[in-house]
Amino acid sequence: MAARSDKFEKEKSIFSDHIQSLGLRRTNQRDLILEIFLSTEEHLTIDDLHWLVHKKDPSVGHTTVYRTLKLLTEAGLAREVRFGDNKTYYEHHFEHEHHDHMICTQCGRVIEFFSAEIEAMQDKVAEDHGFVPTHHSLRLWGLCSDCASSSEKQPAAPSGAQPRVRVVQKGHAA
Amino acid sequence: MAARSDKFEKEKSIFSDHIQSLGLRRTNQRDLILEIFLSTEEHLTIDDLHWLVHKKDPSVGHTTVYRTLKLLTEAGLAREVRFGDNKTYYEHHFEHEHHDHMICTQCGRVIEFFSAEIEAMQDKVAEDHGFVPTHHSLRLWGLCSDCASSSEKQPAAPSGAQPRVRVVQKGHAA
DNA sequence: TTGATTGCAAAGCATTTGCATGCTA
DNA sequence: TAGCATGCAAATGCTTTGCAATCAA
Repeated sequence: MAARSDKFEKEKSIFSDHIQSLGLRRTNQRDLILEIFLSTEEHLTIDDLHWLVHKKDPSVGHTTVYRTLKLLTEAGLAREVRFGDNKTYYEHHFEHEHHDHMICTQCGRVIEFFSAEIEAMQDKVAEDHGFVPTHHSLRLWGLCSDCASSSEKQPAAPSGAQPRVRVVQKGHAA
Repeated sequence: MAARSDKFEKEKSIFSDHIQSLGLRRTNQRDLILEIFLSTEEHLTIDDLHWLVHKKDPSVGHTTVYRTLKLLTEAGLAREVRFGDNKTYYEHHFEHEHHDHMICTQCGRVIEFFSAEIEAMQDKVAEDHGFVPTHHSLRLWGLCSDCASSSEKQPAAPSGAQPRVRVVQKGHAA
């Protein structure tokens, strides 16, 4: 717990520094949003986060959550990701290893993964084209192990579960 | 030229078949949109395509272009891709090898590439997680060779050129 | 003739912006 | 006190939908 608190404090001070270096101001709303963002481990949408913040302080508006998440992203504490359902998700970025995502199109589960080999290959391919990469995004869609094994038994998708991410299959877009 | 025409005919008949198999109907609008889509080689947005179609027949509406592109995608002739500027692009899909994209964040150039090694590693990583992939998306952002070499000489980006894709840097999202 | 197709206008969504009021520093 | 921050409402931008008129089969 101590380690976790330490990290929280570190992230909070990074946010403070970022705010101050831009000549901006600390506010209760920003502190609350950061606090709640840090206390989750999910991939959250603006709506998810607004809902959580709203429970603690109903006066906080949607707009402030949008604006604060932008600040957190700038400060390097959050990262925006998209899984193909036209929603922007936010995940922790500070001291999180870079990773990519597998998205289950049946149950919506998101699996983070990292492959040094793939990263190295990407750099090589880029270099072959004289391309200087700054960042990238790799996403795999398909069935997670649970959904893959259950669909072996019952080909028709169970209609009960509400997937977190419902990817409407349109080409390979996202 | 003959080869190209052959391919056109093949694609047109695939579209016809798709239309008919769904009990739908061929129309002048659909034929025109397909014709124009096939005669381009760019990554086109709906607006680009609507513009081109509109020049030939000003009566064709935006909505029909949207609906027809969906049909083309279903039929396997088009593929939707996103490069990070919140626009949906369409590219040819029929008899085009699967490929991924590098996007120059300065001039907007999009470079298609394919790496069998990366594909194989993706499958391996997925398998390691018991994940059964159906499709994927890999995008690299950065500077193309031209922009990389010119920015060596002049660090400040030349303000003249209008990039096709202006990626607003927000985390690694798209 | 039947029912799919079209284009317009309106509706949806997620996100951003204008602006008067409220608050940090 | 100055001017950044907030929250609401309104505006955006892209995409979809409702619907009456039109057209393919």
